[in-house]
Amino acid sequence: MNHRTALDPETLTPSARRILITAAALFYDNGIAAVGVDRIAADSGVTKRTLYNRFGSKETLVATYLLERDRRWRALVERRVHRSARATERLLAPFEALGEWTVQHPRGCAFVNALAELPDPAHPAHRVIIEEKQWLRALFEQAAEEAGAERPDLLAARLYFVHEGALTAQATAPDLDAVEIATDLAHLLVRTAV
Amino acid sequence: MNHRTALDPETLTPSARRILITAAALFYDNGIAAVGVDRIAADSGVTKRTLYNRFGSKETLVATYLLERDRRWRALVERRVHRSARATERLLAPFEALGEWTVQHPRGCAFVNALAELPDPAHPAHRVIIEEKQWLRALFEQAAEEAGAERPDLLAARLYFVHEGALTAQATAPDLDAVEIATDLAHLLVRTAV
DNA sequence: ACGAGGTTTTACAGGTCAGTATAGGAAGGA
DNA sequence: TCCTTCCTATACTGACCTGTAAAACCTCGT
Repeated sequence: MNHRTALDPETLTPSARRILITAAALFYDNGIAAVGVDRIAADSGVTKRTLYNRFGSKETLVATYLLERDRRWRALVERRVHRSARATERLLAPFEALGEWTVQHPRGCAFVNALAELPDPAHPAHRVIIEEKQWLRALFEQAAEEAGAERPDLLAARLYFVHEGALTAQATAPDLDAVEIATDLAHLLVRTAV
Repeated sequence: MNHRTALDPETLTPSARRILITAAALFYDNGIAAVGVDRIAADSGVTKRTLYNRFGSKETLVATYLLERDRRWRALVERRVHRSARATERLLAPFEALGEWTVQHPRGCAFVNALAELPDPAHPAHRVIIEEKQWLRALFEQAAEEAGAERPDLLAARLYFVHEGALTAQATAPDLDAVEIATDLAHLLVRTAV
């Protein structure tokens, strides 16, 4: 029952769902290595046996936690993307979504934070993290093309940096209104590039 | 001998210096919680007793590791700042320094990574991290004022985001030439704002 | 009625964690 | 000579770590 990849967060038993919700909060708030499986099981109101029956290993639980975060974030952004008629609006969708997102996630990017603790590329969470970042960059780049930017890859990279910087700044510079400043800057960059 | 703050990295005994160098590499490469004091002592060629005689606790060793990183980074940036006659050059100094820095530090920002593992504000490393970020923002803001920007605080925040984003992207998007793109973008922002 | 899947309970293995105890060796200045 | 500082060596504590063992209970679909 030792999994090498993340589980599908959609098809979990009720207990597994509770475990995942509990683990997500604990991992994000305290760091991954700092949280033991005993604590996760206890806080979920579940025995450790159940945790291992459902997830097989802590590695898999971590990967599933990040995959779940990824799904939620993508859904939030894509809802706004599909609502936007103009490509320039789609370029700004991740920044608009950031406003909702950071309210519940003030400790910076869960993926960046996790990567800091998981240097091993063989860890099943690794690919989840890398793919999340690739997805965001690809979204920027496609919208940049559709908006008619001269250098879509360059505009995408710029927006990506601003986005990541604002997300990180939530944790390191809480006195800034990072989302507002970043969104405003994104507008400027889009205007300049198209 | 239990310290509540970081030690001064300048005034260490030879063994303590070796410990700090070893610990810095291990912490940055593997994460802080993942590295035990036994390993640090063994890799430094030192007994655990010596480690505790010099640093008093792992907390203090971690804080001293980050303070040392902070000193080196500030020295690198300030050398370029003092070499720059124009304020617009000083605004770009951190981006120029990034080129040298990231060669040896490809896993993103050591302070952001550490903060991901250290949520407790009472941890002695916490203030080191926050002050490093405040210092960078203050440097941007002062140079922005001297350059005659209309909104120095806004320009500083923008450059800060781009800087943090590029540093993070080293770890999450290694295919990008993050330093070049960020430096180029910084030039653009400075031109736009002054 | 029966079986299967999900879960509970208690206990344990084997290892690693941060930190301490105790005792002594080596060098250098007063 | 004596004292202090730095360091070595070995062993230990008590807690916590991930993961497993074995047996039984509950619920639900068929």
